[in-house]
Amino acid sequence: MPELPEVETIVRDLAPRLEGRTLRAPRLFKSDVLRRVSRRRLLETIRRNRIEEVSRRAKHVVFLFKSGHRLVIQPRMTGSLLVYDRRLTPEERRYVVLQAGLAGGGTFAYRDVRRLGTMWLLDEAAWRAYTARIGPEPLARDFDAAAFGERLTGTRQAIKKVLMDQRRLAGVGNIYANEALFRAGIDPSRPANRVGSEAAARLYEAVRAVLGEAIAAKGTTFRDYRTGTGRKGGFQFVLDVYGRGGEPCHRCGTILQTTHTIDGRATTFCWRCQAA
DNA sequence: ACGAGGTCCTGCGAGC
DNA sequence: TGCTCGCAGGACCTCG
Repeated sequence: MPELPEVETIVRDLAPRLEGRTLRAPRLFKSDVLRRVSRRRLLETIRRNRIEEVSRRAKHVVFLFKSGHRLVIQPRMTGSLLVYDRRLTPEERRYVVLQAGLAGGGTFAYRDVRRLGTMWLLDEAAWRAYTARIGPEPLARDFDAAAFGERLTGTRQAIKKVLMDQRRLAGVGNIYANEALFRAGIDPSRPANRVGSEAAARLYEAVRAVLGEAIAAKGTTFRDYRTGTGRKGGFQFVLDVYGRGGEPCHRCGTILQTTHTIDGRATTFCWRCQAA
């Protein structure tokens, strides 16, 4: 499930392979992923339109075209964006949503088994409105612990839900929210406004550290996630809590618990290390 | 402003 | 073996 580190990995693979190049004969196989754009306008806009830049915003991949339009793809659960230097195999062609040849050789494909992913085509003004609705990037240099505390502790919602709220903070999803809360030793269900400034500072550091380490490991592959070149990530091997319910805590040996009481999502934690 | 719950989508594993 | 059912979950929506 691509969160910030996975999308960052995808973008780092895609950017050198796509920037300065042109999509040839793009084909859209499923149109239910489109948001506020018709299939026809999408294809007409991106065809023979040079890709100037591939970047990441939160969990979204952003393709900036020479025309000034941006194609924004949110892979959500099962989406993958890939560049191949060969033809796709029949197995790889399954679940392809958008595919295009590259001028000069190669193929770009967006695959998405469940198609919970979305695609937007935005002009400059629409992009500004789009990005303004999303919270700050947690790894940005100018995003400090004070800004983090200010944005995240002003509500009595559970701190885990707040961490994952894209309007408050960009890019953190279920995996890294669980991991960061474990590292910071904070009960995921604790109301955000009852997380003290010391704990909030620990959480800020934990979020940045876990995201940075996950990027270095090229993301977490549980099932579907692949890098931009089709490889699996490596962070699944070092997770402390996510997916480890019923197993012993890496720090104290207590059996980790999983609940679904926070926003209906799987939350795994150590009641001893993350005591209220 | 907040919480709860529905919706989208398909594969997979459990249970009968 | 073959069926149904519930779950996975991020973002968005409505309702109370």
